[in-house]
Amino acid sequence: MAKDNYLGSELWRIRHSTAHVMAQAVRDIFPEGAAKIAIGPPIADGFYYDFDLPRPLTPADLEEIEKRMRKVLSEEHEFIRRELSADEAREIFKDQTYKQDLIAGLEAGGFDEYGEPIEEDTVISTYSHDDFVDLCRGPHVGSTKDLNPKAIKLLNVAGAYWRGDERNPMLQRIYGTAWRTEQELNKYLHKLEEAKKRDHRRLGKDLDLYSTNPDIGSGLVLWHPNGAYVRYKAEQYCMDEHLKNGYEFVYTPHIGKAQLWETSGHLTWYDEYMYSALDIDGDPYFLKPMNCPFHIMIYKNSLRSYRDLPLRWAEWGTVYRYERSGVLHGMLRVRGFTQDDAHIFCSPEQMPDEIDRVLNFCLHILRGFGMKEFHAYLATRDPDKSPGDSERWDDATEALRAALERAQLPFDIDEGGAAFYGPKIDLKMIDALDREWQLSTIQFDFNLPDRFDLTYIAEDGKQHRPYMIHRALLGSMERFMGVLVEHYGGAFPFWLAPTQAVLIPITDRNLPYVEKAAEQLRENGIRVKVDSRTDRMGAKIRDAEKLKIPYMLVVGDREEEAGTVAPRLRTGDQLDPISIEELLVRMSEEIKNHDQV
RNA sequence: GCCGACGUAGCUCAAUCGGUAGAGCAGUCGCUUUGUAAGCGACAGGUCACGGGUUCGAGUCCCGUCGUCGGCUCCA
Repeated sequence: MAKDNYLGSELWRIRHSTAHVMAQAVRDIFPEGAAKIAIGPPIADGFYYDFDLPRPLTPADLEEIEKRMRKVLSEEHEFIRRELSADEAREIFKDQTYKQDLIAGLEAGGFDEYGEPIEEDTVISTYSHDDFVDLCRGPHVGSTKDLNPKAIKLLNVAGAYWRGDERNPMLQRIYGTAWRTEQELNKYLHKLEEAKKRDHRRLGKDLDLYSTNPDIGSGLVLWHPNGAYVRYKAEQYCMDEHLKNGYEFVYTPHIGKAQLWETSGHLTWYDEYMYSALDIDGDPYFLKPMNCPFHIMIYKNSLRSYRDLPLRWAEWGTVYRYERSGVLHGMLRVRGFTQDDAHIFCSPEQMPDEIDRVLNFCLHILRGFGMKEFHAYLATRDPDKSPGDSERWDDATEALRAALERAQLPFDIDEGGAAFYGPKIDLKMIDALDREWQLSTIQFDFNLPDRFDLTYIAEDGKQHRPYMIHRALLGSMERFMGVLVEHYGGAFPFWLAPTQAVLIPITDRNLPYVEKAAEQLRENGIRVKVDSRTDRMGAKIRDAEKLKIPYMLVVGDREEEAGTVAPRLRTGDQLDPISIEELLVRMSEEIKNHDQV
């Protein structure tokens, strides 16, 4: 559902009202005044409400809360709106410290009843039902009769800081969902179950793609042969495309002296993500959190002419960043990862063309993986976290905006989300649970060329300052792999599949023929396995289906006599028996076209 | 990092009140020679995450560490 249509819609109001009923129930299971209520908005697919409570909530509490909610919903209570003065509101919520805070924001203006900044004028209002009153702008359903007791469910309890700020108290947040009908609720719960099956952490185990190990450390990924194969094919494709697109490759070390990171500004602006120094002969060295300073040093290695520009240097560069333990997530957020990084050095005049070129190249690469749906952001400056004069920031931001518009790519503004050295365009993909993960990034940089005093000799024979673009298209191989697994639900297209075909002999006497067929496929570059176990064919098919292998090639006496194999696709479709030669033609077409099935 | 939950065989899970750690799948071996999603049987597989404590006795209770999960930013 489009966001604009959701706000204030029937489902939105159902969830908003259900949140109020939940807050009422939570209040009632604690002694008078012990439960402090904070905020409880509707969200996509449900709602939450934050509470400050004298003790942690248990699963039994959730059941009790749900029970009390159903009781309220079995009665009829109107939702009644009332507008009131700040003083009246303060009196009604006199024991509710968080509401007092919100009332102050409403009274001063510029904040809504959730403490979020808004532009429109605020009117202080409450909604009440039964004996429960909440500071609220609405809208709500008419009465509790409009809420279906069979279509609500509380999902989980989580911690959340008051106003999202970690300096504030930690509240307890209850997430719930609410729908019109029991069927809708069940459909949604079923969708959550299905999403779990697509989770890359689940599939990473099932398909033996990767693991992590506590003895190695959190957020450090071990790529198993299957995962490594997919990565290899993905990298091979991307690298070839890079060469075609005018890039050159470089390789650089994993560590560099402190002075380098001082010059680059990383130790000033990025140190919270950097690991502590290594001591080498008394000099401090740091693991690289980014590749840029190294590429810059290659640039500085010679005198550069305008005739050399643009220089497009790419490196599959492995970086290490300290991420807080609680944010690590499978392959999607890790501490060591390999970016498909590149830096483009160009003249100011070349900049707009280069941005266009990168953006188009990026879309081309992503399409090669069947990715067409993503969310584009233009990330702007956070003045507290970035040096440089604001005029150049504005110019650079406008240059990126113009490129997005030329590419006719819809985008949102990510206010203050820029890198410390310049604004950027980010493309984010959606995971199995509808969470967004940033893959591609195209970053404008006028900062590092200054810091490192980069120059080129222009036509006028004088030294000029080049511009720099940082960009990663897949983002990192780790995160890309995670998103890719979820994108395909583990069923990689033929060109990427770690095992492309499994040969299934029906009886042992078919084994020599099968081995020969396998050899022929292998010689033609197909990744094939032979299932020579003494199990029945049905069992072998079942196992191959679980591994999502694109082709199962069944061989019995009939095929052997005819000199064919009987292909079964993982979709369950069976093809007519076909010779290896014909099969190879079909397969090479699929590889060439990156067929997505 | 913070709040909460969790950690038992390669995987998915069980073990009542604190009383000898169990199953299915996977694996190995044997039998079966099989026609499109699980043949039959046997065997093997464990420092109950790790460290400490309480107890006659700890997978179970307590403390710490490590790790994982949900959330904390987005999800309007």
